[in-house]
Amino acid sequence: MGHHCCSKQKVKRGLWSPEEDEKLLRYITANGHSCWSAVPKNAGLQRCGKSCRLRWINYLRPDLKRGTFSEQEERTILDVHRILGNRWAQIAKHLPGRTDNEVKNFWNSCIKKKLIAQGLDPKTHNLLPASKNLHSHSANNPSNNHAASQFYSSNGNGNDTPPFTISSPTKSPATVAVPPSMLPPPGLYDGANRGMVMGQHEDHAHHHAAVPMQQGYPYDDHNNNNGALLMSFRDRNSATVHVSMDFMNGSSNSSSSIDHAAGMPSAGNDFNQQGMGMAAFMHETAAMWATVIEPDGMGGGIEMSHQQQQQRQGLGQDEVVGPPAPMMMNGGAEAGKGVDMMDVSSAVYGSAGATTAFDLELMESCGMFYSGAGHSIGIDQLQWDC
DNA sequence: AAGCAACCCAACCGCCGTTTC
DNA sequence: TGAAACGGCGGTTGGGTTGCT
Repeated sequence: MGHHCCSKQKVKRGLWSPEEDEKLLRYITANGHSCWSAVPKNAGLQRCGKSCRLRWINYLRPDLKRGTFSEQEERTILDVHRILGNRWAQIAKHLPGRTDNEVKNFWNSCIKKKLIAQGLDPKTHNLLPASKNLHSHSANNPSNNHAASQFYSSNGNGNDTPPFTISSPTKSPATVAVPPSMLPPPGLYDGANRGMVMGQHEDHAHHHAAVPMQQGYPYDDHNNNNGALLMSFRDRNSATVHVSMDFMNGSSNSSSSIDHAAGMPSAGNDFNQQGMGMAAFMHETAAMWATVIEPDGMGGGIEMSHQQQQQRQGLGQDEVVGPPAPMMMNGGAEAGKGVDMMDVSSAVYGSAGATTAFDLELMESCGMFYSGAGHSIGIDQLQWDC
């Protein structure tokens, strides 16, 4: 049974012949494709419009990049997939010249197998149960999750430290290490949905729906601190907190001398640079963010703090940053139930079962994904052999 | 050389959201 | 306002290719 648009006409199926390609290419080049359903008729093809569209998008489009995926592209796919899952169209948007179909095929034929070979679940990027025992870590890194440990970097002293932490000042055990690539941009809070609305593009039509915070959300503290969430950036090579934000109050602080006009992170590999880039972005958007937070929205929203704030609050560095806690990329486990990992995507973005919805383009523009700089957290630890 | 299995990837299928009438 | 048309997406299929026995 074909698509309804095909059922009304006799259409050819299967592989496209060079002649058909020629016809379609010539027609689209000359006339464009304002209406796909009219394309086959006008181009003299015995195909349905949908088939023509697919052929054009996946094969004939002149800006397509053919050939094998580069290592950088692989890393980008992995990074974005780790956050979005099988949203191939979204992933493909980060790979110029690649189609969603191509990315999907590449994932299924190559990357997926690599992850499995690494003992990682390709869906969640977590360790597969059978592999967990093989990946236990030292006392310096309490994570027994290899995927999670990807985000710990050695500071050269044998101490692995998370490049970024989020913690609740009222629930110190719920400290989470979050890699920069996992961070949401400072977004807007939707008080009604008790979730985070990502993205501040001028194109508001592309705002994705807020992801509701689920009950049990570890930072959704209804009783204390309005569920405030401390977020601290620190250099991987020192314990210095470089960046801090207080979105509730629309303020932010940074210990760096970053030129805010520059805004985005440089192409360097150092988290410091990335962090500073984010700091600049947050700096510029924090006020806007704060202005839309409802008094009781999401328990008050996210608060990002820094050392001075911690000290003012009587919190020590360790209480806020704390020892690196294990992290789970996706798994759906509720916090506080004896699970040793925490689902970052759900904790930061909302329900574990919900699709993580946020504006990837914005994230990219913020430098959230910096695989373009030739470096990507965690992926370096995988062995890429194909 | 033949048979088989595994793999790759182009294309299809079915669903969903949006637009048009 | 509802139905149809359309565009887009993710999942799946099946034919061609490659590698192994």
